[in-house]
Amino acid sequence: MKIGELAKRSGLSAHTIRYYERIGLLPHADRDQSGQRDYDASILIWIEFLDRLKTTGMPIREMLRYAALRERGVGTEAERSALLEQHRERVRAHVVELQTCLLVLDTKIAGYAGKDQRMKDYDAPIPQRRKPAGARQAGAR
Amino acid sequence: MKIGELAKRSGLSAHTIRYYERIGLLPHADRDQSGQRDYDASILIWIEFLDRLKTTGMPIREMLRYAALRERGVGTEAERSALLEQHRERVRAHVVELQTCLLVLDTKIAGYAGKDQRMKDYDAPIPQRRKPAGARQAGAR
DNA sequence: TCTTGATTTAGAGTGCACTCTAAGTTGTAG
DNA sequence: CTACAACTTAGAGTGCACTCTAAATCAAGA
Repeated sequence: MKIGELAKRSGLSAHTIRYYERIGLLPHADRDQSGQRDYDASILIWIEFLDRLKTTGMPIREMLRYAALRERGVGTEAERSALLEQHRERVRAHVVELQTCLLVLDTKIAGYAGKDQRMKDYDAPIPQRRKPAGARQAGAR
Repeated sequence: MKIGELAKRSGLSAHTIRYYERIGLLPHADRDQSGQRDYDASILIWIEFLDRLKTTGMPIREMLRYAALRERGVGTEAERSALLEQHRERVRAHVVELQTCLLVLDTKIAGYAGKDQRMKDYDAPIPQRRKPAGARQAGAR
């Protein structure tokens, strides 16, 4: 498989694939007689895993740590496992945080939904300066 | 409250607060006689909300859209609500994605845990080329 | 009053993760 | 054989969200 094909299949751009190889996230690809990269389909599994790490917010330098351990192979399992476990905890914590934020969003949106004219500006309810009816300029600030 | 105090209370740096004001995420702060920013505690609520948006991955340009609607005040509720609802869906989808990734991580970590010497390199199990016992170089690739 | 720390501005610099460009080589359909 | 698309490299450029610098002014305690 050449780089264009791998790009299509992996969802990464060819540029990004070369970049990942350059920095060490992807192993140096074998080249054919003319110097073009020739990939084995098995690389897709690794790319997919990298994608999971990326999706969950792992910075590239940490993926590099993992990738380096993986390249070293046998004897690095404990360290790789520890790295993933640490990451898992961070992701779990982040999910919890997101769920809290979702509740806040729900509340906020519900506030807008209860808008049968009762509320003017839910974000910044101004201290009602008692004045007849000509309340223009809700003074959001 | 001066900017340093607000920085402490909000968790943003004074630099960031000024930056947010410059780009319009925070309203132009009132100044005291000597030109220094003087904040009302109510700004903390807005900053906290911005923080939620940031945590949930909203890009600044979209926060700016929301902030601008908020400044316009009355009459922009529907648009603000729509914006938040759209964002909420994205966040929900992202949480689902993260949970899928967590399952993958769990599996991966479980693989490392079942390491009573049975497995050498779980990442890249090499096609076992039958050879007596001297299996060095797990050839992760 | 002196000094130290906080604040002001405009604008430059940083780190991350790509993303693209240029100039050249290779592969393939017509 | 001729196009033309896909590939190669080194290196420059981009977008985002800050983060810091310089030089000046301001505030508050010894």
